[in-house]
This record gives sequence, C-alpha cells and structure tokens, in this order.
Amino acid sequence: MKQKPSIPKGTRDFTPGEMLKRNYIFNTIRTVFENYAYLPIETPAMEKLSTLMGKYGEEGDRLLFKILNSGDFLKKVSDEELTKRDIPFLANKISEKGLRYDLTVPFARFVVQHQNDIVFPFKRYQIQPVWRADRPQKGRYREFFQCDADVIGSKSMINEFELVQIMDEVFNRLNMPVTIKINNRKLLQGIMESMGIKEKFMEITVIIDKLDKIGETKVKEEFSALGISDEISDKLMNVFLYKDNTKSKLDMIKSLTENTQAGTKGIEETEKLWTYIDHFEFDADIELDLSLARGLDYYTGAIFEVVAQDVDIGSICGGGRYDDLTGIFGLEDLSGVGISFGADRIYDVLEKTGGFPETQMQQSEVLFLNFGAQEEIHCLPWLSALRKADINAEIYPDPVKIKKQMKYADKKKIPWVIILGKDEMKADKVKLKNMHSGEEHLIPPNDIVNKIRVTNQYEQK
RNA sequence: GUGGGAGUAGCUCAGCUGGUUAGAGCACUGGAUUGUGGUUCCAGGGGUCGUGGGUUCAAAUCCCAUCUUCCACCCCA
Repeated sequence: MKQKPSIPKGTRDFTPGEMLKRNYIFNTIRTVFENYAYLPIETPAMEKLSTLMGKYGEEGDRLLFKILNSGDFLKKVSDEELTKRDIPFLANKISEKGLRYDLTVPFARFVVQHQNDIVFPFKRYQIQPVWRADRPQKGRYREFFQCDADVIGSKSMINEFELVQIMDEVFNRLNMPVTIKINNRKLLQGIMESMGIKEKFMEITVIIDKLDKIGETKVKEEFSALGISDEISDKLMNVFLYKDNTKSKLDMIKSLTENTQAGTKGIEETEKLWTYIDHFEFDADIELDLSLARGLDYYTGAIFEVVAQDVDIGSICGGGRYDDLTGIFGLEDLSGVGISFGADRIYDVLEKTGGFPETQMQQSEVLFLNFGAQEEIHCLPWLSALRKADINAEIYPDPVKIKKQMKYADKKKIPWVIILGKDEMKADKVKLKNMHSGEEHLIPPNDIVNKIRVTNQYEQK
C-alpha cells in the first residue's frame, strides 16, 4: 500500500527555481547588513522553554512549538496529575525545549552567555527559520525565515537611523516601493499617561495597531469594550488620525504630553532621529505614524514597520528598541535596537509584482550532449576547462536519445548545448548550439569559452 | 480558540436534481523524426472518487461521523 506523502501544514518545500529567487532576497539583505558592519551569528533551532516562555506575551506562549522530552517523558507525571488534564501544567512536565519563535530572544540569550567574548556595542545579523504554532493562512506560515539585524549596548539614535537606512537600501536594491513607518513607544506611553489610561497600555496598543485595517468606528467600539470613556476615546482618535508633517505631529504630541516623563523622552528621541533623517535622501517614503504600535511586549523606544506600496500583505519588515531584553537573563542595563525582514512575504510581493530579475537566476550555462562511452570521455577535459573558467557546465549522464537530451536543456533553460559526436571528433571541432537563437557554430574546442563570453556580453548590451 | 469552503490521476480541476466501463488539461512514456529542444499530430500507462458507517435494487453523487486541507477572525513576519 503506497501512502501519499505530505508535509506538515504551514510548512513548504522549495524547488530549485524558488531557491534561486529566495537566495536573491537573502543575498541582497546579507550584503546590506555586512555593508553596515553587522556580523553573522547562528543559534540552535531549539531553545530551552525557560528561555522562550514569557517573552512574547500570553498569546506568544500559546504559539510556541514544544518538543516532547526524549525517553519516558511521562516519568515526572503521576497518574493523578495525568487525569486532571491540566494542559499547561502537564506541558511543563513533559517538555523542556521549544522551537525558536523569533531571533531576538535567542539573540538576547546569546549576548548574555557570550558577554565576555563579544565586543560592545555588538552588531549582529542572523538569517534563520523560526516556528510558530499559529493557524496558517495567506502569507502566514508555521515555519518561516527571518533576517534580523540588531545592535546591543548602545543607546545612540544613530543606530535607529542606520537601521532606517538599511531598510531603505534593501528595498531599494530589490526595486520595491515601500513605506517605512516609524513611531516611539514612549510617545504612546506619554499620550496614555496624560489621559490617565496608562494601565491599559498593552490592550490599547493592540487595538490601535489595527486602525487602518478595521477603521475608526470599530476601533472606538473596541475602546469602549475596554471600558474607555467616549471622551477619552475621541481624544485618542484625534491623536492617531492627526494628519500633517512630522514637525507638526511632534508639536501636537509635545503640548499633550509635556507633563509626562515618557512623553518628553519620546519627543526628544524622535526629534533626534529626525535630525538625522532630514539630512538624507531616501527612496522609501518615511513617515511618523502615531498609530503604529506593534504587538511585541519588549519594545520600549522607537518602533519600525515597513509595508509594500504595491501589494497588501501586511508588514514585511519590523523592529524597534528594547531596553531590557537581557535583564531577565541577568545582564542589566543593556539597550538594543533591531529590525527583522520577513523574507517569505517579501518573496510573495516580488512574485506578485514580477520583481525578480531574470539575470540573477543563474544555473548551468552549458550542457554537453552524451553520445556514448567514447564521446563521453572525449568531452570530460573540455567540461573541466569550462568549469575552471567559472562557467557552470554539466554533461548529460546517460547516452539516451538526443531529442531527450535537448529537451532537458530546454526545460532547464540552459542557453548553450555542446554537440560533440563522432563527426566532430574526427574534425577536432565541437558544435556549439545557442538555444535561444537556434544557431550552431562549428568551432575548435579551445574557442568555446571565448565564444560564450563574447556572446553573453553582447546579449547583456 | 471562533466561523466558512474544499477533499475525484503526480498537479489543476470537471462530473454531484443517484443509473452501464469515472473524464479533461498539464506532467510522464513511446511513436511520426535512430544526431537536434521550445510548435504540432498519434498512441499509451496511471484513480479502492480522503476514511468509516448509513439510506437504496443501485452512491463520486444523498445523510451522519471522522481526518486532512484552504480561507477569514484572534494574533502576527
């Protein structure tokens, strides 16, 4: 009985064609990260649950993939406890590892653990998959890749500014029009403090984050469900819907929050960031979006989010400053700021807009046809010569029908085919066929490399 | 966790007011063309119709259950 194979939901296989496109994205991001002097690290796919739990809020804990202990995983559980079916309690007893949920918390753990070996301010980048036990849907997967850059051990707003430059540069290189939204958690804190609703900070941020998605009326409904008076609700909406230039927005917040410490600090930070931003030209649209909140608990200062202008797919990059991420691991007073690119969503956007450049998708450039044992041997030195010349080349491994071999070249979009059979061997020539034009050139084997290079140069012009 | 759709060939799907042997396109294999691809034409292989039960003379088709999957909400990249 044959079974139909499949993969877990929310996960994906990547074909060679898809990998070429994905690598194009990863390489672009990596190049820009390194250009700004961020260094690579990697951390394990699984972390101890004690590292992961409690860092992403209640919802986040629920979405952690937990790994069953090996061996007799029930040995710590009594029959009585088992029958109570207290899932969180049991999960705690039978599982002590989980798959990483993001790259930021493992990074914080990494910094604390290697604090004696690393140089502060520490700038690292990390491109690895993360896992969330979410219910998958369009643009949301259970396994997806994040590309993070963080700097830890510096409070300077230069870091924020450079991260904005990185976001701009990456999407500029990918030829993707985007809007970079910036806000500051301290401004939000100041606003809520001045209105006396500070204790509902988390709930309110989650709601206003949805503002452009569900609209003003729905947001107000959710506010009142939270027990916020209509008066305060209106005041909040006035702030979040305020449309004007950055300076005017800041003045408005300033007058509103001048009595609050958080507000004053937030204004100061944001003004500082904008003095940098105003000195430079950007391809992306950059705006101070007061309704940007971001769900993750640990952000305390500037926050960022990038959305594509051409495709409505949610945020494709986000990040922010966190003041005390390493504190829970015992290393106090280290402030960090970072961003994270969602490679899978960027892929979806480029796919929809046809944004992948044809030329980047390199593969084998030359195929030697296989005419049989003698001809095969005769081909091998020339095959090596091409590879030494840095031209990706292959030989069809079996002496099957020429038609089939040609079809192979066609399907793999290999631009050159070398026909080296009995006739060519006798004449000490090879027949080089261009699969685009159909032209065939009978040339000495020594000329293959030149012919290909010259033609490629010509075609690029 | 809540709500809605869908499971038929390797893939995308048609068939579904029950009725002989379950179809198409793509893909695959062979041939027209034994040294020439992308176009065309011909032929062929491949399915216990997700699984279990029920109704019926008769079920891919109707009913129930179950599993899987997709979409939306929550939340998020």
